[in-house]
Amino acid sequence: MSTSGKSGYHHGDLRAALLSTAMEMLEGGEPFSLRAVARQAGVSPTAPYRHFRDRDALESALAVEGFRDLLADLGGGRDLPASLPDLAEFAVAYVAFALRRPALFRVMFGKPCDDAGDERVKAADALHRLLADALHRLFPDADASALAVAGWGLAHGLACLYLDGKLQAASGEEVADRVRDAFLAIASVGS
Amino acid sequence: MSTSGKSGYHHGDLRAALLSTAMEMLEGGEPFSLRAVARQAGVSPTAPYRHFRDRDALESALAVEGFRDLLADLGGGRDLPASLPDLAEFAVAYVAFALRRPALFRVMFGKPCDDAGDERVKAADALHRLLADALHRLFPDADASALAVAGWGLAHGLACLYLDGKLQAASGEEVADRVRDAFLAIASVGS
DNA sequence: GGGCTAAGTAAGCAATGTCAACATCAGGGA
DNA sequence: TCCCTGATGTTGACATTGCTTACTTAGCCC
Repeated sequence: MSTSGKSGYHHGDLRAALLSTAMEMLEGGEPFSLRAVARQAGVSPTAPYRHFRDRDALESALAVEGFRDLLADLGGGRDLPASLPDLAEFAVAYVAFALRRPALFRVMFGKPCDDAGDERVKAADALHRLLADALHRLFPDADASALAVAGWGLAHGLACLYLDGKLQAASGEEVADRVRDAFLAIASVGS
Repeated sequence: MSTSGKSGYHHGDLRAALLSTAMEMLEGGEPFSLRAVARQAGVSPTAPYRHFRDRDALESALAVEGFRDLLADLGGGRDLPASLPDLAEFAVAYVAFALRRPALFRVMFGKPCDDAGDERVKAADALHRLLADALHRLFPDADASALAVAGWGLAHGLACLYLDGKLQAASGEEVADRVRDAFLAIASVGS
């Protein structure tokens, strides 16, 4: 009863509890604050500071979870993409993630993220690597790095534009279609 | 002395003054707040509320200025792109804008922007149209809309990734090179 | 049992967005 | 000329937030 008990003065595993309630609030659309998270967790307003240096540290931890989930979404269920349409599905999944968990996506990106040894950077690098591998396997003679950057950029840009309402679509289906179209359109420009 | 006088109780043209000092602070890297802007403009903390419904309205006005400038950057100096490399320069200019005025770029994007009749949306549409026109002229038989979405998405995604430090480069030159490479790489995938 | 220390609390500060009530001024109709 | 009205600014206040400093509690090891 040392790590999971939650009675009395000591909470048991406040850090995990804070992370999960913060994530819930984020997904629930509530504009979360450190204090609100603490309140929700039934703990004093300053308790989180024992586990996170500041608000940014909490967000960073959430972002890391987010990157793990996104990576799982992209790499987990499916095989490595073996064709251009497969790659398009990559982009579709990326955008779908952003639209399904908008607040998390904003926490993952949308911040300077200047910490040199930031875990977020490592997580993002993992994403980059996954993509570059897939692309290198698909187009061995092309510049895999440039392609990976392009693919990531395209998926990310579409995700942001749809998320911010700069591009609009009626349904998730339509978004997926448009993303597919865009991906295939640009990839067939070289005639 | 009705619109530019700034002595006494009435300011003359507070709205414009607020916008310009807010823009200066934004470009100066200061994390601006409504109160700080008012302070800088030498006016009481709540004076801005006579001209902007809330903080978001001020940001929205700044964003509109930003879109105008970005559009000028993209369309103003240069001819409509007549080749693929020209298009790549479009993307380069887009990313350069984002890196040159990061805070403004974040204000322009990076927010839900759910207001239906929002001027920001119209400004963004103008951008979309410019791009679609250019692409339609370049590739008359392709799906111009899908291409425009793809091009915008690619440029925007790269801008965001560089801005957030998810992609890194030593200099502006290097960023430009990478953007060009990415653009040309993805456009030549169809072998 | 007696400390040592990690984990949590209490109290407080400066800042922010926002609201309600009040002050000031400019311009038009009497 | 005078006063009234509406736009523009100001004062004062409230709730909330991030964060710091100092204090308290309780589990663990000897």
